[in-house]
Amino acid sequence: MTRASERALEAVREMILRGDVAPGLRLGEVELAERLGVSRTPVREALTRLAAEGLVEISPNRGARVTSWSIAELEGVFDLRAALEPRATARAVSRADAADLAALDALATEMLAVGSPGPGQDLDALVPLNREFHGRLVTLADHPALAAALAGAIHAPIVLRNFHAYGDASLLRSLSHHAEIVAAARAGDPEWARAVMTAHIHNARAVMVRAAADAQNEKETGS
Amino acid sequence: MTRASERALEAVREMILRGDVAPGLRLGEVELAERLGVSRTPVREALTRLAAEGLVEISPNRGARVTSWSIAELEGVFDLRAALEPRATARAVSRADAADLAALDALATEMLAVGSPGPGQDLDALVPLNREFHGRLVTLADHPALAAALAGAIHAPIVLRNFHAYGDASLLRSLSHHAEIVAAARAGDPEWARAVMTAHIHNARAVMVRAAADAQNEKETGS
DNA sequence: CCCCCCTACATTGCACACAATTCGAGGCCG
DNA sequence: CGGCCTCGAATTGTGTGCAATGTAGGGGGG
Repeated sequence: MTRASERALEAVREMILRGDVAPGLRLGEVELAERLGVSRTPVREALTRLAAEGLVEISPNRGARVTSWSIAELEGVFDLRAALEPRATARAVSRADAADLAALDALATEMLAVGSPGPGQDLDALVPLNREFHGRLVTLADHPALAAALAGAIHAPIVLRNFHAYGDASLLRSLSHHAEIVAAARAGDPEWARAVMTAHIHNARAVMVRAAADAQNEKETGS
Repeated sequence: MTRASERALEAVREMILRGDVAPGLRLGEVELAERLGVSRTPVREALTRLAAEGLVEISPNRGARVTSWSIAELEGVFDLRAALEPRATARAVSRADAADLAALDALATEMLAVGSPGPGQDLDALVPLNREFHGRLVTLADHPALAAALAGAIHAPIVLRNFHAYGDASLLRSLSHHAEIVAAARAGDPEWARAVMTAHIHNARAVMVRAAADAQNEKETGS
């Protein structure tokens, strides 16, 4: 049986990323422990690590809450991704071997298949594929500090779910970008890949900031 | 009494940053617990958080070790700082008010006082001042994602101690940079500050990479 | 003689029990 | 009737014991 703290970490992270628990909500230690069938100890460790990742915030003696993001902070995340991910992508492209290219190609192709509008479109299936694609690029860049910086900043929450926020046009752009990055990698052209990734992040930024603003307006109007 | 886990965190972090424990060395839970007068529980939490910061590495069932850095990884850290800190500095400069300027000025001035060659030079006193200076700039930038990225990547270990690695010339350059950044801030000129910070990081990079290479050569020769 | 396995020890991982702190509710006083 | 205080329940922080895992040393087999 795999480590209980690992399972707890994955389970809670998945809960947050899938949106099962809303931002700002309390995460009680006993509740999580019972739900996962472990004691509070591994749950506490998982929460500590998630706090370091930025997915939750812990106040002393007051427990853990899912992190919530202002629009300004969300824009900051994309600023940072725009600064770092193209750099990582360029490095990754110049280091990828045939097996890496095949794996990236498979991911991009599958994302196009399940993400294209029409019957069979499954926006939720895109989430893990997208994570895998970007994760592989970062790993391929072989730059631990950069990987740590991205991990420390992206905080995937709103960012990595919510493909539902994309309209058809921007979603297709996004999926095409992945394929184009693979093409650039095959061509061994880091600058091409860098440019596409830059566009990719800016496209995502436009979608996400718009979605966040809409959500906020809706909430203010509703109340 | 302040939280035991906080004390443990600070104590262990300080131990590592001050170089009291060499990189690669094991950090036994019981040993630390006895040394700090607490039980293993807060020590474990401290180690978990330090692992998230990157100061230690934890292998399952095999304990925690102080992270050690290859020269390539060290260069990666400075690449990242060169990409992010100038950006943060520019933002900070355009947001600083009179009180911030005074505080930065005081820090820069004091660093010049205690760091200048001659009697009274105290390289170790520079360490906390330097941390404070850079930390204030990052805070002033008011950009949580960027702050998280830097925190996640810098991992201060070798970087933040070791002012001893600087020669007189590069040390004076470094101290002057701080003062010049304050001047740029007073002038309300973000681009000026950005440029100086860029130079500042590159200067530090040259010193640190050189020092790391020397240390490695020395070790290889000696063995 | 070298390699593999097997046993004993040390250390970490987890669960549980207790102490300390926080937040809310009810009552008391002004 | 409103505000403050006190008491209580719930939750987090810490200590300790036990089980599981990794490691080192010695003995047996090839």
